[in-house]
Amino acid sequence: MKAFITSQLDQLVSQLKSEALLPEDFQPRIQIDNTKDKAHGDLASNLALMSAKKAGMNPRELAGQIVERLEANGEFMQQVSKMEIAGPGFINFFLSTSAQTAVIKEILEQKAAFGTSNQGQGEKVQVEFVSANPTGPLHVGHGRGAAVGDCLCRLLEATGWSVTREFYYNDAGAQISNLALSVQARAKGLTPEDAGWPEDGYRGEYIQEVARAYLNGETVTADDQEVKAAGDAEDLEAIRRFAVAYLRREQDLDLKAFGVAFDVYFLESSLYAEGKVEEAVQRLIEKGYTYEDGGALWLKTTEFGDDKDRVMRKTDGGYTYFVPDVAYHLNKWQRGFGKVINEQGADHHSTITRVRAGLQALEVDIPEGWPDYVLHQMVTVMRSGEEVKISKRAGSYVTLRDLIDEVGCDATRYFLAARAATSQLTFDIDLARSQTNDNPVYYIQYAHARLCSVARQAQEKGMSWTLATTDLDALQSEQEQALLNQLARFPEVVSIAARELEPHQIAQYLRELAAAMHSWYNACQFLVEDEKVRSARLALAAATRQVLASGLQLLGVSAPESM
RNA sequence: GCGCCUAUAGCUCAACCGGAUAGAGCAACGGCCUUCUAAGCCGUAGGUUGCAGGUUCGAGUCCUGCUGGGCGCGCCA
Repeated sequence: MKAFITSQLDQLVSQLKSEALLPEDFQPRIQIDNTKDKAHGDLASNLALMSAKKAGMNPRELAGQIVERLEANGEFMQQVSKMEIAGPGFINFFLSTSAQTAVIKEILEQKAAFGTSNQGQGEKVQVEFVSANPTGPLHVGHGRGAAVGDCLCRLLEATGWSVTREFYYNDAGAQISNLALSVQARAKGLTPEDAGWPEDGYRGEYIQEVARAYLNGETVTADDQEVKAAGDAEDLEAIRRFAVAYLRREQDLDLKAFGVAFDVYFLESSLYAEGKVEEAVQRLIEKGYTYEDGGALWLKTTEFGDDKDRVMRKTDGGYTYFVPDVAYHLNKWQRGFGKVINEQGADHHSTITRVRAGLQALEVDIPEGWPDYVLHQMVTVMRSGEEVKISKRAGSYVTLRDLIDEVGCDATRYFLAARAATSQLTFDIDLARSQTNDNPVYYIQYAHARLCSVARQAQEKGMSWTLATTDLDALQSEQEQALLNQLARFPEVVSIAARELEPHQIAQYLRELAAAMHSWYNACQFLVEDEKVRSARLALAAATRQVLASGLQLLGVSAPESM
């Protein structure tokens, strides 16, 4: 409906130009807003406000001219029951009942496809997220990355993109050596309190579990690789391979429990093994963006907006972490991803400038702002009004598994995705666990379950209906109109959330939709004697249930049929 | 010192690329279950959108400067 009014106003602007009321070269951005206040109608436009100056008349006067012309438009007036000029010059549109209820037909015909679009035109987009190193269990910050990243993917899929979910991990660097040493120490019976414990070794209890499994000769499978433990506490290389596989498997199990699956696991070590790091370095040298100083090789990142140049190759001959990162992103580009989104914790934001600088310095025609980044801020976990900082297994942090086990997958996903990624997040375990009206997850799911229950009972009582024979004009109550307006918003909300890369908008919308549904449920009886009213309400109920289910699907939260 | 994020009701957060009287939930208070799930609904109260300027017909939103909080600023990742 918004699109229809927009196109009509667009035509009208042309008409006003031909009447010389507006200058030929004026291109207003036609804006139709949902109203906040019902007294302002269903939709409103600021066209007159934006054009008044160009037209040389005051906004209300111009609005009058616009309304006059629209009223002469028969097709238009079938959809709009009345218009009002309000405030400084807004034009408020009151939709006809048939225009409002048209959305029900759309939803019931399109089903799960309602709200989807082809904005992405089937183009490839790669989303890299989580990308935790295999040195321990996933923590709550990774959980936020997983929830936000996966919802982003779902949004992009819903808007016509061809999405690849990718997980990149460092399986070779200094941290991994440290991991191997820690497991070895545990295998030899040392504890973090002992004198021989490695400096900066990983102290969590899980290290001991890895060591035990290694000594027992267990076999683990992760990322399609099968690793059998050698059981020899002296074989550090065998320990390293086993520990990485063991922890990768554990992370995969956590992600699976969280409903997140990846298409590609990319190993940092493969970039070295295939000479990709060396290739990138050579290219950077050839292009003249490097120099040697103090025994190290430097990249002139300052030529691309960095505040100082960065070391690429250390005096010990090893590369710093962002070099393989540049090689990795070159690889993404070469795989044909015109759009790449990296979802990561804001504590790593300093890498952005470096990676982009390295990519520009390669001079392979990568656009300047590529790739995109979505950064999420820190998560604080609260219980009983106090911050929770440790878990038994990991020691120094709260694990994702702790949250899933304690509050469930649905609530964890919702809470981690429902806030803008740019804001710090307080995860209140007590609230997420509560099965009361405090908890927005249950509030939304309950709305869905209630509608399912109504549909079941209608069927049991033989109250059948078909869309074709239902007169939707029977939906006249205030609550029904409000709900219809909410339903009509869904495609736009999905579109904006995908464009802005903001999954939390879906969570917000669902809450509002559920509120409109609960108000309606309390105000109106569905299974009434009057068949005309009953069928219309059952149709609206079916449409609402569909949109609630579609929205929850975008968040990766289940839509239960009963609670 | 520099960079990024942030500051909105007592608390947790929204506010659709600048729009009308800044909205929800929780907490507080008052109502609604012989009727489809009360995990619900209705109502009351709660605000100088951190501060000071600027741009605009119009600013929580954009710009400048301050102040407070978080995160970064390594030949760690």
